[in-house]
Amino acid sequence: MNKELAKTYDPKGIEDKLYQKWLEKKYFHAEVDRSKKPFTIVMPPPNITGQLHMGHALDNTMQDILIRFKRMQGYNALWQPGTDHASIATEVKIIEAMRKEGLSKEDLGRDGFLERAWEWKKEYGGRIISQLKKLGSSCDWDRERFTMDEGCNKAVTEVFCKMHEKGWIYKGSRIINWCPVCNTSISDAEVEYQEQAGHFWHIKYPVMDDNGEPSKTEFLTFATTRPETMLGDTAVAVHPDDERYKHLHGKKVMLPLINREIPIVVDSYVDMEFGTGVVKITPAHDPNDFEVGKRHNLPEINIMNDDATINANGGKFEGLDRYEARKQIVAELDEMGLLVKVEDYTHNVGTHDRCKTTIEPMIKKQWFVKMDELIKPAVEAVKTGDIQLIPERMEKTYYNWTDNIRDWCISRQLWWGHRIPAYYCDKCGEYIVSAEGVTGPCPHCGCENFTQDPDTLDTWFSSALWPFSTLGWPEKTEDLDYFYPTDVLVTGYDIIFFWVIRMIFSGFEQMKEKPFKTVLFHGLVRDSQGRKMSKSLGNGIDPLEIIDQYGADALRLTLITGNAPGNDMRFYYERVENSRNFANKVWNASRFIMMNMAGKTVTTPAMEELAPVDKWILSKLNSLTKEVTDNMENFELGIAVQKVYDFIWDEFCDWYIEMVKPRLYATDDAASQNAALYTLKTVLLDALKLLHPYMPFITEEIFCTLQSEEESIMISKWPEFAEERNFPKEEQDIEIIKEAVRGIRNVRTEMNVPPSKKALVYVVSDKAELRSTFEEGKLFFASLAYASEVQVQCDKTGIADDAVSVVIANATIYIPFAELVDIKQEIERLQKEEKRLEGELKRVAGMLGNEKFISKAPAAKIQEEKDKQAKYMQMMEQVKERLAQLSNM
RNA sequence: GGGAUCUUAGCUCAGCUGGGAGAGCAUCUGCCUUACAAGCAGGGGGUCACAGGUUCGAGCCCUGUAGGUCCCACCA
Repeated sequence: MNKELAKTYDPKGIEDKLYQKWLEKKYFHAEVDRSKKPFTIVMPPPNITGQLHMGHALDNTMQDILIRFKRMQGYNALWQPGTDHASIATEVKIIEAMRKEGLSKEDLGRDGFLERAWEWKKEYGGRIISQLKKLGSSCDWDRERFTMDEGCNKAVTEVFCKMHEKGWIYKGSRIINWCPVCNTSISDAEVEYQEQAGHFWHIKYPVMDDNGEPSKTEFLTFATTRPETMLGDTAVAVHPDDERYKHLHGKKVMLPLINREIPIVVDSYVDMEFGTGVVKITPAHDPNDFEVGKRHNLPEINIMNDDATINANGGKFEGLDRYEARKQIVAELDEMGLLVKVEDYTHNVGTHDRCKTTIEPMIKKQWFVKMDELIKPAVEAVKTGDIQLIPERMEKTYYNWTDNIRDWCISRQLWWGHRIPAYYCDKCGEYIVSAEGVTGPCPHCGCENFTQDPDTLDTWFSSALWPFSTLGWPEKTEDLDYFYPTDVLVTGYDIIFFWVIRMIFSGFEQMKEKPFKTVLFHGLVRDSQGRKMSKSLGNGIDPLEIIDQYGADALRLTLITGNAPGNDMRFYYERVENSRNFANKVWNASRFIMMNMAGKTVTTPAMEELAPVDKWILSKLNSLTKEVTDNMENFELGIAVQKVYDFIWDEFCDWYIEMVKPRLYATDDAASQNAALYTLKTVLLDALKLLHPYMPFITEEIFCTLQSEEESIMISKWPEFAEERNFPKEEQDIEIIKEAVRGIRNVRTEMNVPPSKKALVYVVSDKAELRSTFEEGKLFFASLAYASEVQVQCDKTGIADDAVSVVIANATIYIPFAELVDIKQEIERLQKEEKRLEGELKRVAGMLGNEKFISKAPAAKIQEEKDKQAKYMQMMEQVKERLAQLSNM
């Protein structure tokens, strides 16, 4: 047929060609079809700024495997793709690009900036999509969505308005995390704590004496890591039970530099053990102080501008950067004799996860989502198992977050994103939240002019709605009714808080139903040294380069094997090479089959025409099918493909093909050859199907070359366990032969023994007994028996200059002399075997002699152990007998 | 401070409810045998971190110890 097939598999060209075919045939597309059960996955939308990295590759490979598997199983499989506007990440990138042109956001103005952002989206939004295609992702591209497209916008506005009406979205003046570089507030989840070396400044404030003057002798000493915030101090606090300061309750201290009298308050928040037991209170710039301030009705003095320079409230320090101000303030306090000492101190500093800038807690008016009620069904769903997290331990991480939930700050001072649908009356400042904008006069003052809130929403606000907004919500669509809730969410454990939880509570709140049944977590892909791949380290491996060099199939196989759900994995080129080698193995196996099928018509043979080896491999494949299906249904993707790999390489290629060769090459029995070819073809095709979700391209290429009845493997039927292909007897028989062949290969004999001299060769294994005599230059097998029932006769034996050949069950096995080893080793081996059998017999006796085991274990298990015992005892006898024989030689 | 997780062959890791220690790579030996040298046939290499406990039986369950990784909270 196709004799000119290359000796090595080259994925170049093939992959693109096949992907194009799949697209044209619309195999990826899913429509509502009530006659089929749906299976849905929504893709975690990659950022439009993004390049495909190994994380995406892993994430999407897993999804593609699941979706292809289910599609073949007959489900109506929908993989819903799309991209995320990624407000802050994108905005930062655009600003960066603009800076190179000497432009700032303000230069362009809001509209101009947004125009530019959309251009950006147009240019880069498609990039990652085309990269995903390279990977073989079988998403329904006709349904591609974007978190800022019309439908998603509608969903966002709808949710905002509904929740606002319910009182679960509110505007509040609260302390938030401010990033002075990105110029926006960020949520708690976006704060990343970093250990930093800093200082601990011990400072003292003079206590006000009875005359209302700062005392020259009495001071209150405390320590701080951020001395510049003293400008905003509105109190100092001590613990109510602290004997050291009881006499000062109700008194005041003088705030130096600012010359403001501030009270000494008592609050149990203060830890008496820590430092001096005195804390300066800066409600406007510290979350804890903020709480203290609320309890004591302290003023909140904001001392910073948005860019973290000191504002007018900082007096003469106005205009200085926070760190410059810190330096000057410390210096001045030192001059005034108020600096007690400076210590080195390492502490955790909150930074912005995007830009790593130290965040500044500030009081701002922001929009929040009230979480306490919202989170309840989300917790319940995981507790009851309505939503399953894989691996299970992720539940603890999940609860850790839900148990300590705080209100979610959703407003961002950015332009790229969903603008908050709140409109402020230009006259009275009251606001109206409305989906359609405002019409008519202000209900408070009658004014007609409104200005929309300039802020946009946290990017996760829209992604939280992704599982249903992509299916048409808030419209009541057929899609929603049919595909929702989705089946599996595949994602990294690193965004469990950002995204997974928020999708869950949003699903329950808006849809009254979970967004997905199962969450399958994967870990990070690290470099070969276990480091995170990052741009700054330059250790990132580009998946596209790997695909280019080794093929998408090889990359996919590499990513999915050898690691458990939720665990990080390391990326090794050696493993990709191995995957590529496997692809080549599959390629050559099919090349072998095609070469032998060339010019022949293969027909389905009658059952009795099938040789035992044929039945053996068919039966093996049959049980493989069941196991693999089970594994995949339990999301054990790596385990499943490992089994397919082992089957194809070890069983099919290394044993079956070798055993079948003599029939094809050395006989002219047409029926037997037909049976062999039929089996080769059948087994390969089914194995390819099992492999297809993992390695879609090579399997499709071979599938289409090997047969012409079906047009694509990806829409072919997933193999199922078939009783008529179950041949336990042949399975057992061939396992015996395999064992025997292995035994022959290990035949021990003295190489120096002249051919005329008699030498017994004897092999004992768990499954077979093999006796042979080396007599007059001929290797003769007396019998090859298993237990007492199965008799397998060797057909022929022969001896050449350098090897012995044996034909067993139509398979010729060559045993080079070089592989024959000497008798001493055989004795050693037998002694080892004897020891092992002793151990086994002891173990089995232990089990069978145990009352608990006998009473509790299933009958089959007990029988199995009894059989083993009998077998071991028999083997033991043989070993002993053989040892006796050998020692006489 | 709280929690999770890991410690298995030289390296990187699998090992599903406790019942005969595995893979890839590396290494050694012999083979270009007519599908495949990106291959074939074999070999070596592990008191499954340590110490106890439960059990007839523990890599797996319990307790403790040591070391590593990660997450959360955060004391000014």
